[in-house]
Amino acid sequence: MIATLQRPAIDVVARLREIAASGSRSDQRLAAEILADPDFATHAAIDRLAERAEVSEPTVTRFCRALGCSGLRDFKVRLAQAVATTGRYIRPAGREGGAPQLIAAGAHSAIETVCGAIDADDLARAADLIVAARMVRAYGSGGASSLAAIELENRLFRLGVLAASHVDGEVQQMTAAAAEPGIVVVAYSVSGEIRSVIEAVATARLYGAAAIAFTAPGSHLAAAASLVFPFRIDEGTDIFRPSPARYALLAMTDMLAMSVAERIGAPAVERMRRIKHHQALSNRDADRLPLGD
Amino acid sequence: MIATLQRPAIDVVARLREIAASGSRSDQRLAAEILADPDFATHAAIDRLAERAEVSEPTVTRFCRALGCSGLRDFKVRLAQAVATTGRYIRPAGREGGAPQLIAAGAHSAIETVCGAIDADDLARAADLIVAARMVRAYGSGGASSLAAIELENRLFRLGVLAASHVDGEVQQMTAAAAEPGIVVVAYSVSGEIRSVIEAVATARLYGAAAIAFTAPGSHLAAAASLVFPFRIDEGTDIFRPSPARYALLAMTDMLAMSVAERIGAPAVERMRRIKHHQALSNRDADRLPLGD
DNA sequence: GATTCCATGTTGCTTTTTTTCATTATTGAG
DNA sequence: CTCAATAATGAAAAAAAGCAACATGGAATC
Repeated sequence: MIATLQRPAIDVVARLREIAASGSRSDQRLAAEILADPDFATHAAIDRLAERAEVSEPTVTRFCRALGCSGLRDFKVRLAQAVATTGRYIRPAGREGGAPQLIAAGAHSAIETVCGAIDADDLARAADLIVAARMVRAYGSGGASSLAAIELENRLFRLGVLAASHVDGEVQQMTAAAAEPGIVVVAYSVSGEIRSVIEAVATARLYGAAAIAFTAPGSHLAAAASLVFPFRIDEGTDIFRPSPARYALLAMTDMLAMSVAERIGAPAVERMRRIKHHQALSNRDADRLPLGD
Repeated sequence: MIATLQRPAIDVVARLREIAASGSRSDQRLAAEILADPDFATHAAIDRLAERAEVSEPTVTRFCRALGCSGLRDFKVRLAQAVATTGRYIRPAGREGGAPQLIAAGAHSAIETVCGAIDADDLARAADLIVAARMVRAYGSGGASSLAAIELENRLFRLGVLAASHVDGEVQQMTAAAAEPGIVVVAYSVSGEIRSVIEAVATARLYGAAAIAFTAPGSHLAAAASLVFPFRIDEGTDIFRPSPARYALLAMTDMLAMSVAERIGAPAVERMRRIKHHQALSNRDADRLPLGD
């Protein structure tokens, strides 16, 4: 059956609405039930659906055909896709309906932006610095940046790189003052204008440390660092909308950590295996789980 | 009819890639075939699929189970939804895709998965609980989960909700022992099997607190909580690939925080304006920047 | 070399879906 | 009003799809 390949674009939801308004008795009931609970419709077997709409099973099949689908299976897939793209709620369910879409869209574009624009050479250079470093200190303050700093520490220690994160401004300054050649500091800041981080980076460089920064181009932090990954994420004006910058910071941290891991190679694998092994002691199907929950 | 079958968010695409890289012989072939032509996979019957991948039919069923689906039907629906939303990110099937592509693809599908599958009613319920709470305590340990817990605290205090995060297992236990009605605990765990978090949740509930959990369906943590947002983002064995679970946790936290913000409304806006105002004192173009760097 | 375990296939059963055919509304011309 | 003609619907059986139980063979382990 080659017909599988021919999948004409059908807006099932539109057809459903049409039929709900002007179809035969059974078809109307079916359409209404499906629109009322599309999630159920995509999962339930034909007898459940028929029962719920108080029609017979063949009626359901005929109904699907009338919608332009090849049968119930095809209909379910189309409905699932419609629900997935249109949003879970086919019926408008208030302001909240769009929240997941908003968040997803912001996150997607932030991630695409940084993944697409990151400079591979700079990334390689940063990874080389970190692999060669005696120790890495990650600085970040303010929420998103501190999260990224903590994350970098988590990622690096698993690879056997000595790493610490400092989200406390005073501690940032103190550790920077104790820096020396061989230390690499990694600074995160969305604005690039967090005083403690800028000063910590400047101080650390003064004492011979290398400084990598993920921050806004042209900012003071960018000027203070020796290797900059510039990025700018549009925040938008909706104050309730969460900032997608966190996703960008996380993605960049992932890329850096992955580059470092590739350079370290086998020893890193062994170290992570060990971590996983200990995790497995207390959890049976640890294989399926990430390092570190 | 409350029999809304709990449909945990499962990142099928990430898992498919995982298996395509490091699964058993048959599973690899299946995953490869599906990734190569997901449209076919969503429509073909089990025998076609088995034939194409040169495996037996039960192998296909087992494969779907291994992916976290209840069976082939469930898998098809999930795949269809993934294709409908993240379609263009599915392609980088080969290992040759660079690190940025891998990371972006994993993040995209993780985010889509949780944004698409989260139960809006449960989300509303959780937000109501938090708005009404005297205090919120966020628990998470192990890296990804602790990040999410910290993030929730950051987000909630900006809205004027009293919130604290505890990533230290002992502190989790102690704060839980001091719980009482009016306290809402929010627990994060990818595995759902972190002892300190499970026990903290159980203890807190014992003393009358409500417990919301973002965790794996069927886990002990899920059993202990009063309101569960089930999700499964599988990690597999590709040790260098960063876990996309963090993106999923972050996205769910975003959704929860956004729902809370919408409920609080004007007072939250005023509070955030104040925070921004103070931020602006030290930073000229704060308008373009997110709250909290 | 024996044993255990794991992945996979074979067979047959259950569930789900569709077809076939009979029955019941519905409509409109006489 | 009545009687086809047609459309809509349902019951039952057939077909298809999916799945469980068990069997087998080969790799890992002792």
